[in-house]
Amino acid sequence: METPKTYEPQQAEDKWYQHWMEKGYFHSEPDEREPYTVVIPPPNVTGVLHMGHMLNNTIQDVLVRRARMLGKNACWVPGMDHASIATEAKVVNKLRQQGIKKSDLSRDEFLSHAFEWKDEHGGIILEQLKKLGASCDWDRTRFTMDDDYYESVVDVFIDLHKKGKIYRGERMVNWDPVALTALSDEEVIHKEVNSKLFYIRYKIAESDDSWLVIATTRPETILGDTAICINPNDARYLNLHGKKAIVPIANREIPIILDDYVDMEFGTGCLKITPAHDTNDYELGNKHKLETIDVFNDNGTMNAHGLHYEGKDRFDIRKEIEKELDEKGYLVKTEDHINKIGYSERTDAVIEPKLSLQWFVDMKDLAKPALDNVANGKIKFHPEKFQNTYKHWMENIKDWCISRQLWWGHRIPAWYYGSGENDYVVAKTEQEAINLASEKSGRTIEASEIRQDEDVLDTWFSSWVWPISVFNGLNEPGNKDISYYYPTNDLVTGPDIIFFWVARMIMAGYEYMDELPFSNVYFTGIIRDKLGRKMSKQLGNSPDPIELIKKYGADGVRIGILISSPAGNDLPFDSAQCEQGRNFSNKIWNAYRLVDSWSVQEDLPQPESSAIAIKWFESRFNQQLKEINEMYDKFRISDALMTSYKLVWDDFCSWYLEMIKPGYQHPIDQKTLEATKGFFESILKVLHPFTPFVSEEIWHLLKDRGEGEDLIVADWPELGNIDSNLLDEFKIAEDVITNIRNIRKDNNIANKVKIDLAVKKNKDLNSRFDVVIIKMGNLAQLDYTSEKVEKANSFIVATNEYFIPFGEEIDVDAEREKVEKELEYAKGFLASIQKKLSNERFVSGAPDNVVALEKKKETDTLSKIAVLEEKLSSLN
RNA sequence: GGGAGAUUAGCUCAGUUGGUUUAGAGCACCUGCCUUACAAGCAGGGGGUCAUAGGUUCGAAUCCUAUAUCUCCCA
Repeated sequence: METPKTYEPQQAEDKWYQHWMEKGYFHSEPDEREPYTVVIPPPNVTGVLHMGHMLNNTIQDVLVRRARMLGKNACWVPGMDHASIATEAKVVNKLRQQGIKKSDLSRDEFLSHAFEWKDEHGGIILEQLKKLGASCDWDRTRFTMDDDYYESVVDVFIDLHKKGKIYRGERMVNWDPVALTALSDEEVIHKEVNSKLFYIRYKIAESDDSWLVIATTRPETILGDTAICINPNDARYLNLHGKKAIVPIANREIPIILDDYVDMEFGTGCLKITPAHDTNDYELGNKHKLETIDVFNDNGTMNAHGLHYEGKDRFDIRKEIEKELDEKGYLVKTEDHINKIGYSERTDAVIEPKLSLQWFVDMKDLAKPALDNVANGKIKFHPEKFQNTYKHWMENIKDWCISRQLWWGHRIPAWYYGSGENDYVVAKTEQEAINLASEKSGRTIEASEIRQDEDVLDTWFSSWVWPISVFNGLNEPGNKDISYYYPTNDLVTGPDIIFFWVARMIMAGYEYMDELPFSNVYFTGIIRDKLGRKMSKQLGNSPDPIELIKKYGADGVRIGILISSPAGNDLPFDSAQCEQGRNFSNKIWNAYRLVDSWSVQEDLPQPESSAIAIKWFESRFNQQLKEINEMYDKFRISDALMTSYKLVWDDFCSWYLEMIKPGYQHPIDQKTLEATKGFFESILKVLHPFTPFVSEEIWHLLKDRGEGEDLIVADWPELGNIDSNLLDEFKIAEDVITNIRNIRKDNNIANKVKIDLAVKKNKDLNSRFDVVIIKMGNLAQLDYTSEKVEKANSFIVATNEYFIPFGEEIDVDAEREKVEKELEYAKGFLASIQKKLSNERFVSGAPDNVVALEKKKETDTLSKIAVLEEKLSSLN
């Protein structure tokens, strides 16, 4: 069968993925080898693959595949996150479409709908990852609500509660009036919005017609006002000290209090205090022992405190109350104003600060080791700059609100047996709760008297133990897996979850394993479209990764996404990059086709040019391999790819293969073919982490392979010798060849026409690449001469003069122009060197080697100028 | 408001403790080639006063100080 001219990915991809799976290469069991462990950032169980996942998982796969080839026992644990609020929102939505209201369902009924949904949509993303080539250990797939995982999360709650690190209390929390749940600070997104500043006047109590004016962005909350606050140093308002004011519409009397918290510059300097609906007001309220009036229901409508606005939505009220205040003469004026408003990460609802009874984790002690071990470099961030962000957050850490008024998730193991604030116990089972409750209350508590907390835990409270619980490290401490795989090695994730997840995993790691959870964190950037916009469903600018894979092949897409994505930088994605990736797959494919087309003639001697080409490529390969290894060590993945790309395209294909390529339909000698196949193998190894499919395919086409001789488990190339003299000499040869090609082009000499080259040596150079120059330049002969050659095109490389005799007249003017340009540059260059060298302080101050180098540059440039000038005069 | 980072070719980025650099790469662009591995290709080429202004230094893309613009984080 003829080898197709272009690489066809689909068939090879399915074939090899299946083969790898059958062979169990992705599966890992503890053994005597060094482990290399990565845990996947678990995608939402009902999510679908998007470009961010592609980037993230491609990087993980590259790291894992290389580690496997380095002989480590690579284990990449996949899994899914139950994503409590996101999934619950989806299920609620779907039920609504079916005409079912969540409030009409019991908890169990709702959960059975949710699990149904999970079974239907869950895991799609994992199937999609397989298309990408992800070499995850699928036998170890975990879900954060698997029974044993669930248990470990509950245990952590119980344990932290026992240690006094989890407490229940009424605090100001971020309330999502759409999802009807509290959120953590991290789930709130602050956005700048254009709003209005309302200036409203309050009558001063027991005065005839004295007023004060406050400025607020939220006039609807005046019904919850319990004080007016002014700065004690504000000279304008000394007359207000000790007075009271009357809240418009509500006609309640409230005190005027003094606190230097008030910014005299902002608004009017009079601040209305609504402790129930603003965090700062809440603190002031506590400080001054103010009454708290909550005017809102959980869904953002007004309650009875809202008087005639009861039942209406908070944003509708804002408009209505503006009108009423205006009509009644309270509204002084309005101004345009830009302020920041918090939105729910999940529902995009405007967050309502709300006083609420919730569960919290006290973070202070947990943060300590997590902060120290990043600061001291035990855990490294790539790029490093995220250390600063991390440090700043950790040093100002606040307690974590972990209870959510949802059903989908890990139910809080707290049990209530009375109406008192402390009439509860924390226990794993109902029976245990009964026993504990009886003990605590000093009476016998019946099962019918206790009820479990209705709330579930924040999703991140389950994912912070991910690197531990995927190996059952909490349920079965010290088991074989956890002892072997933990701590894991590298974590690859987005910077957007540095606090949600990364920081908390580090805390959990030290709390429960007394050990870091991973040594390196690689932060990817955010994928944007080519105009720099975030990818979103609304904009429709988010390509379907599976479609891309169909179009360009998985290898092509992997390259497309990695080729310009340094760690931590946003990546403007353009499918043209996948095209580049596809072209690269095809390039390798065609290199194979060429090598495959050669037939060996046993008694054929090895051409000299091939022998030197082989020597050169060996050095060149090792030189590049060294760089690639170093780049991996520094987590510079896209640089490692680029170096590999150029090694293959430029060094191997454009130079090496052209140097050893026999004439059309001519045979090749045994030695050269063997060396070439050896190089090809080394190259496939280097490529395999990036392009697993096409490399495995060619690996098998190149040679017959026995059982288990698959590239995925081949050894990463050993670093060999680098002969830098040889590499330098080749550079000169390369330069000569380029010059010959230029002359051919300028004079329209076809490549197949053989030409002569004469060399006038002004400096002794090793001539072992002459044979290569002859072959690549398609020379009839290469002669050395002591005289300059008339009627010839000429050029200079490394101060030697090269002549290509040409029968007819050459274009003197064009030639002169070229030489003049070159001369001008050389003179400028010389001037910059001589400026340095004539500076006494440079010569005495700079290190010797730097001075010597400048002197060498000067000598070389001088002789080059001499040659050019001579050439120029001969043209005149 | 506080903090962090960035600004190098049309785009995306390198440029290692200041000195092999009057600055490199990939893509894009331009020119010429369908030359028997590849037109998804080959060969060649153009393009940057390193954001701006000062300063330190024998020497600055690199260090310092301001300014401008942008991004992110926190409140």
